[in-house]
Amino acid sequence: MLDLAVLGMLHDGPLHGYQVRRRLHELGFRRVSFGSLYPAIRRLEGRGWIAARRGTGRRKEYGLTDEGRHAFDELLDGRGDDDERRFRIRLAFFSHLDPDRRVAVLEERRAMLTDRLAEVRRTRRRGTPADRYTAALMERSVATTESEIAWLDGLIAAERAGRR
Amino acid sequence: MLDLAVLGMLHDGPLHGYQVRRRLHELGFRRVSFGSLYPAIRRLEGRGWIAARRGTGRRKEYGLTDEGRHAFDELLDGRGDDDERRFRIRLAFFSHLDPDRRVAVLEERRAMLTDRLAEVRRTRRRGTPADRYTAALMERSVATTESEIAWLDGLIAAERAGRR
DNA sequence: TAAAGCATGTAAGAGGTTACATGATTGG
DNA sequence: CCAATCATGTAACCTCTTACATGCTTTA
Repeated sequence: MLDLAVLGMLHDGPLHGYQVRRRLHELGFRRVSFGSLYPAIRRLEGRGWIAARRGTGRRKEYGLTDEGRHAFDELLDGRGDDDERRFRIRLAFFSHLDPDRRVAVLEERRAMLTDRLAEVRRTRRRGTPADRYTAALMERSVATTESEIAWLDGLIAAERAGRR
Repeated sequence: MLDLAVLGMLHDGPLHGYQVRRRLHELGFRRVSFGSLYPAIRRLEGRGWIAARRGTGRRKEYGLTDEGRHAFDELLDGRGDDDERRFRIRLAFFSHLDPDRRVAVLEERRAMLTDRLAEVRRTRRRGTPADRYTAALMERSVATTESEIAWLDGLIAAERAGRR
């Protein structure tokens, strides 16, 4: 969902649509197209979470309303969001989240990944013979998951160290 | 898209829907739900790519039609599919693809990743100050991309070695 | 002056998500 | 016998994709 991403982008000051997209791209969310961005902006505006005023030229600058700020906090804090995309968006705006919740979110994610690892290993032991390519796929899946866990451990440690 | 995944699963013999989902899960496509799978099956059936016959009990066994086999080949071969999900699905059925095309697909993917890397690095040099978390995100993005490139190099080498 | 990038938008359609609904079979 | 898992499906909703449409501004 773009909602959190757009709200987050506007959190530190108004931007126009094109700028929002550029920043998202720079942050690594490359697949955000205008065909999804502008309708998303319209949506958020409809809910009263953002408000437009005229910018220079044909630009429209959007800023967060108080309701939008509230919605942002809720979305950022929301529990049990699994998928990678969502997690990355949340992490991008982590500085706006309460430090205790940061650790909790990271640990939730970590737990999810260890569960996944355990499941993949169980599946492998049960032994689908698997051709060369599916084997490569599964090995890579294990490797990337392990690597993400290690990365999370680093972030969690930094978080704990920073909090002292 | 589930289409390729489902066709691929049926390529080596008929299965019923529930089995298709289980195998996809085992392969690491965990997010395939019945709410997307069954409509996908219906879709493929509507196009005449798969056909059902009664299996034991309430099961319906689906098999590829000749048209389905043809569609599968086309989808598997299809060029310029970028995203990770699609690529992983294709790789899962790589053994059904012509060896020359396999190398080509891997190299396309590799080129895409090196482009992405170059772009991320250009962006970083242009220097958005970036807070701690966005920095972590971008570093991780670079690291995973590099790691995928290395992995692809391994696959490409194996492919070339195998072809001799 | 032509191309590239800036800037905003709409429309159609595909596809996915979640929740709901049902019922059989198997194992502890 | 009860819970879990097998098994298939529908409906409402939401969101994204792709393609189209327009026109300004900067730069080579």
